[in-house]
Amino acid sequence: MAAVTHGAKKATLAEVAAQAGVSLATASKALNNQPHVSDATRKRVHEAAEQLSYIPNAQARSLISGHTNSIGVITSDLTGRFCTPILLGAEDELGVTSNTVLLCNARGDALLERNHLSFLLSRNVDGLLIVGDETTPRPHLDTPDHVPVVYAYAPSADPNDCSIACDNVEAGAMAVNHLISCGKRKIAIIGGSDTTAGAHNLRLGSPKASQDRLQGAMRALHEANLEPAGPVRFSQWSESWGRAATRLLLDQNVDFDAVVCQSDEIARGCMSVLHDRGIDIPGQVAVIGHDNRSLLAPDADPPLTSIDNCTEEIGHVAARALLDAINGKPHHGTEYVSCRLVQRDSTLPN
Amino acid sequence: MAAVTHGAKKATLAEVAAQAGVSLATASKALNNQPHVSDATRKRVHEAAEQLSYIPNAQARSLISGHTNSIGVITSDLTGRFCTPILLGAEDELGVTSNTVLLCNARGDALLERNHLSFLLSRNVDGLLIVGDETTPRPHLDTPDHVPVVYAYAPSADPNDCSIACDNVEAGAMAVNHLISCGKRKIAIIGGSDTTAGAHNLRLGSPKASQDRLQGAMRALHEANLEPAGPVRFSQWSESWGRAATRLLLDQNVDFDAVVCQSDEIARGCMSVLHDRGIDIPGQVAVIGHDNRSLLAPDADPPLTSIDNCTEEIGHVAARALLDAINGKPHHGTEYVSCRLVQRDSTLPN
DNA sequence: TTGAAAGCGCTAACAA
DNA sequence: TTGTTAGCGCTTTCAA
Repeated sequence: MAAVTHGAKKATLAEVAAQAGVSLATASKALNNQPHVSDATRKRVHEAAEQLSYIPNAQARSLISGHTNSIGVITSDLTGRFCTPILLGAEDELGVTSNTVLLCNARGDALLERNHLSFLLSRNVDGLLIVGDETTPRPHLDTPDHVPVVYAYAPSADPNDCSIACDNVEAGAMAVNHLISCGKRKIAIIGGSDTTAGAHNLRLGSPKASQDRLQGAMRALHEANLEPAGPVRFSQWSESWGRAATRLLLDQNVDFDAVVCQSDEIARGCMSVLHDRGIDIPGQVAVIGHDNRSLLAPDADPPLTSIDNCTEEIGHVAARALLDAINGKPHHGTEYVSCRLVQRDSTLPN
Repeated sequence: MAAVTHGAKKATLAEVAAQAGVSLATASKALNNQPHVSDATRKRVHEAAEQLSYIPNAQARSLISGHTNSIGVITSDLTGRFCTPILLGAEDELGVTSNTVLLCNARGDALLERNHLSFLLSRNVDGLLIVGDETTPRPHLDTPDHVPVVYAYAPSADPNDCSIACDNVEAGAMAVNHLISCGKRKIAIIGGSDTTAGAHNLRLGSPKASQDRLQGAMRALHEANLEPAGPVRFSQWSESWGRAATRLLLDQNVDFDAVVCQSDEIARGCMSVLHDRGIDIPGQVAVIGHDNRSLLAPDADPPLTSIDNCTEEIGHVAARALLDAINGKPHHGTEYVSCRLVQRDSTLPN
């Protein structure tokens, strides 16, 4: 509250004690609001601390307590696309218990990852959050038993680990069900990446996500006794693929009144081609995307309905799971966080 | 290298020393590769450490050394748009000296910012990186003299502080000069936000950026004895504003053969309207954007030329400046990092 | 209610 | 070359 003028160097507890005319032990108790200190003394110590802009030394404290009130985050997400919201959610959750976050970027390099790990362990983090950038399970990370680990977004391949992931199968089903509820029956699907090799880079994204979303979409279609309109094609997550795939549908005279695009990029490409051909959205063809990317969906023309994977919520849940584990109640297995439909004008009911 | 099986709990140096049959001091020297230790002993100690999966305790070390090899980052960037690349660049730079990054999100709240500050100070960070989310100068942060601070992206209002920012004036000039070099002479400008009140939120962005980019653009135009085609209007950084502004230009019969859009969002909106009206890009009208956002520029139709503000480079430079300050060579004042033209098909020369 | 002393894990003088 | 000792800043018995 008070406008603290920061002095030249840090004051120690010993200096505060001296200034207040008490012993080290008493000063410690007074500042930590422990009992068995007279009100007068407590007041004097607090004043002395204020005067000297005393800041307790966290290193010394955790040397004694054995914990650091901090967690380590290792991410392989260069773009920050998943990492940022997850971190935001995690910080939200951890903030309550005064936790800090130590960030390390492994850039997808396993060796670098191990280096970062040692680094964080030497700093005695109370827990570890491993944030991946795709939904394909990643290898288990070998860590000491006494530090809990939670995997976020990219789950661990080891079912005994605790992982928090998004539910792309549900997302796929949700997209289709929404279109059906809008009165559409002839639903085309434009897939994302389908590279089965490991050669998927950032722009291509994860084939697992496209398969999961497809699976959910097919399930929902079948439950409604429907089949997708036209063939489902995969290539990339990009706008240009969205344009190309839409042209294919149109030029091959596929009869469709809605399109599920497996990403917002694809959806934008799709919309621009429909626009070119004078097809009304959503009247003639409704379009729905995935990921609800703020740069692409809300301000499209018309605004694009999209399925939000709730990455921030993943951060919340993961942080809560980590806190639980730190407090002796570890979770096991993969927990899926539900996605959310964000309806906009590209899928208005007929 | 070796496949370490992490044991139940952490081994201490004392245990390593015992296992190797040497004293604490010798074990310390051996592991820290200090001289005055026989090769045989050194070997034995290293083996013992390996066996026990010994991980040195950073707290204990920094209690002695006085520094932590870690820097604190306070950001107000919720989206991670600037924060992520800056962090990436900074980590690149710091990695060499084995630095960690402690991340705190202040969400633009001054009180929260002070809390985070105390937190980081109690952790004895060696330096502080303050990452803002707009180019408008931010208030100086009152910190102890002994911990160096560098402001990134949003510079400090105090000229004595060290700030690393992007050069939006240069960016504006660069856009115009590029269009001129493409043979365009009738250049329209669509501005971003111009809210003079403090009411600019995330989507609106900073009016300072739009003014700076305008200033640079006007300078470049004047140097070529040109005036902007039509009026320069400001409203938002959004696609819909790009569409609206372009329609205005067209409907008011402004004669233009190029458009500088102060953001890629605006540029995309502009392009879609030009497209609708059957105007060829770049043949009839060239379009250039700002920010080079990977989601918007490279895969547009045609791919959008844009000015990249090089945020990752800002992170590099900021980290270097911080390292310098930590090593006793503080920088002062605001250093501007140059932006970069990324040419794509939306501005091919005639 | 207060204070003296031990010790968290480690490094760095200094002594042997 | 090796070991002993003091102490980094703090908390925590335990005794006064």
